[in-house]
Amino acid sequence: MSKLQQVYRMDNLHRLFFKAFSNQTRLEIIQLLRKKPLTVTEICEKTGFEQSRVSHNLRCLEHCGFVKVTANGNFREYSLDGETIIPIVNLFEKHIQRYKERLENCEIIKDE
Amino acid sequence: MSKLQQVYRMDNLHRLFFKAFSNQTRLEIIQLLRKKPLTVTEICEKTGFEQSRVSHNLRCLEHCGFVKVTANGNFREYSLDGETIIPIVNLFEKHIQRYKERLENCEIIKDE
DNA sequence: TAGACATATGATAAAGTTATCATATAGATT
DNA sequence: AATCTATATGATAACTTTATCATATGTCTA
Repeated sequence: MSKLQQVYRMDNLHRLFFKAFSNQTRLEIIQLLRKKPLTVTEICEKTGFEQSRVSHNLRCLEHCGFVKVTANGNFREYSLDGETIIPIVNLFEKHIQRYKERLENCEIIKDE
Repeated sequence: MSKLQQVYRMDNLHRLFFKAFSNQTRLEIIQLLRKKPLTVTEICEKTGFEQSRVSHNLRCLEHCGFVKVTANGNFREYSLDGETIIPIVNLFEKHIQRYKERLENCEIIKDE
C-alpha cells in the first residue's frame, strides 16, 4: 500500500468514525448509555424516538464498536464500550465550551 | 434553562463538533496542517481539490475554531489550533485501529 | 490605476443521509 | 400452536450536505 493510499485510508476511517458521532439520534443514545445500559424500549421511552429509528442507529453504533449488546430473554440490553468510547466522549468539553457560539453559527455545518 | 434543554443543547454542540470532522475534504486539510501551516494555494496543490472547495471548508474550520489564519500579503496562511485540536486528533487511533474493518462496512454510515 | 494573482462567497444541482413505514423475526406466555 | 411483546430490517421519500460554477473582493506590482 502506497503512502498516499495509506493516508487516504486513514482519513477515511477518521471520517467514518466522526460520522458515527455526528448525528443527533446516535449522540442522544450515547449520552443516555453513559449513565447506564438500556434496552431498546427504554431508549425509545427516554428519547421519544420511534423504535425503528432507535434500532437502526443502535445497529450502526454496535457495528462500529461504540456499544455492546447482551441478549436477555425478549430484551436486548445495550451498553457503551467502556474501553474506547467513554474516554473519548469525556474529552471534547474544552473545545466545545470554548467555541460553542461559533459551532452554533457555522454556515457549512448547519443547525437545522 | 431546564435540564432537558441543557442536555439537548449539549448534544447538539457535540453533533456540530463531530460534523466538522466527518467530511473528507476537511479531514485531509486537518491532516496536512498537522505537519505545517499552509496557504490556500498550497492546500489545493497538495490535495488536488478545487480552490473554492478548499476555501469554503477552511471557512468552516476557522469558524468552528479548528484552524487559525494569518494574513501575509496576498496570501493567507492557515494553521491548526494547537491547544484543542491537535490533542484531539492524536486521540482516536486506538478505537479506529481496533474497529477499522467495521467502520468500513457499516450500512448506516457508508463509504461511498 | 490597470492588471495579475490569491482568496472568498452566493447559488444551486448532485450526492449523501435520515426518519419513517411496512413488515419480518424471535423469544415468551397462554 | 397461537398470540403477544421486543427488536430488526428493507425500501424509499424527505431532508441535509457537498462540490462546483460564476463571480466578487482584496492585495500586490508595474
